[in-house]
Amino acid sequence: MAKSQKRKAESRQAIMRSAAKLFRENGFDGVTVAEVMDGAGLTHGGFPRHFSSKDELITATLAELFAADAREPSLPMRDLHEFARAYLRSEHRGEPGTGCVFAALGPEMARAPRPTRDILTDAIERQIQKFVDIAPGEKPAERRVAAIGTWATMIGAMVLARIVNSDPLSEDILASARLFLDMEG
Amino acid sequence: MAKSQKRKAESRQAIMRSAAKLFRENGFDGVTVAEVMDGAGLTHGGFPRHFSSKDELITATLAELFAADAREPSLPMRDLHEFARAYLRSEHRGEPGTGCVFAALGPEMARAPRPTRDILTDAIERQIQKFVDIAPGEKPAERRVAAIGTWATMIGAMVLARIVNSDPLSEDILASARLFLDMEG
DNA sequence: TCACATGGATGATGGTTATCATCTAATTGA
DNA sequence: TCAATTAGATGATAACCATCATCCATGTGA
Repeated sequence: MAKSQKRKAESRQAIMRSAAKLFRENGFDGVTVAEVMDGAGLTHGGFPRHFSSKDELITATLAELFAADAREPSLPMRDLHEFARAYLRSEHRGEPGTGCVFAALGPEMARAPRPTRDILTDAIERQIQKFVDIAPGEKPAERRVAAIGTWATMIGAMVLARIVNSDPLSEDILASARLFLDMEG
Repeated sequence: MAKSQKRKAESRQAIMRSAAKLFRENGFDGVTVAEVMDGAGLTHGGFPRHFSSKDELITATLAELFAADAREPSLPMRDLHEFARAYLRSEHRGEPGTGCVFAALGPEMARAPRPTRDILTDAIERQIQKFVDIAPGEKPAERRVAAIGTWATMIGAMVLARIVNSDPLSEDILASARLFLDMEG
């Protein structure tokens, strides 16, 4: 019962990996269960063996994404402004499937059912804490304001930069957000 | 042919009004054409007389929202920081159906088809210009950075505040964003 | 080796929804 | 007043999709 359990766990991971990418690219409603399974190299029928519903897949996928990022952050966590500069690069804009969950799915997550929102609430508080740790400023309150404000700026700028159909304007939005944050020092 | 045309135009407006509210509350995919029509006091079958498809309804509704806001802004446009404070109030957080389109639908709009994105691109550039006009700073470049950076902060903070399931944390996010922007002066 | 358990495949099914066809009643132009 | 037009209602229809039932093939435990 070792080999088959390992196989199942691997499939589960593959499904969540596929889901994480597709949901960020196309939204929760823009992706079918069959597409997620296909992306994991499986067919749709195996789905119920791993998740009882699409909602449960969403919740599990988000939880796994946050856990993975806690294990090893995808962007440098040494200095808040350094992080922001890395976040606000145009490569990130062009790759929602591997980028920030909040910029890719924010409003949709705000409408998610209770269990999902619980996980998100926890993840957001944790992320704020991590940003507080690397934020500039003396007093803790100051650092928290910087952490939240800077994070909000990053997310909002990425959202706007992705909506826009014009490359120069999109670049301008990202560059302006970087400058805006640098002014704070 | 006067009375009936007027009636039709009123119906069209009612449909877009209903759509504007429902889409912001539930997302484009979270609302059916029948629900929009019901919200306008009509039945689903009359829909094709006004719009050839749901996508066209989305595009027209967004265009109308931006036009209405250009006619009379829903928040004071005298000073950028005053605007931000008004935007970042918790009433706004609790009423997505009448609030900022970008905070309610941002990532979904980033995935919209070409015609919709064209309208959005134009609307975003115009909005930036309006913010530039009321932004602090001497040089135009400076003002543009402040306009874009401040707007991004507003949107990102509203998105985060709406995801979170905890009222104190949600309030903290909005309050921190207000303080963050005030620091810029 | 063999009966059993199970992950995954194939193939329904029931519900939802955008769109269209048809009908009805009111308005319009003569 | 009357025929024509049309907004809006009722009622299909066809596509899509989440979920489930069933089958198969592999791995497991004895």
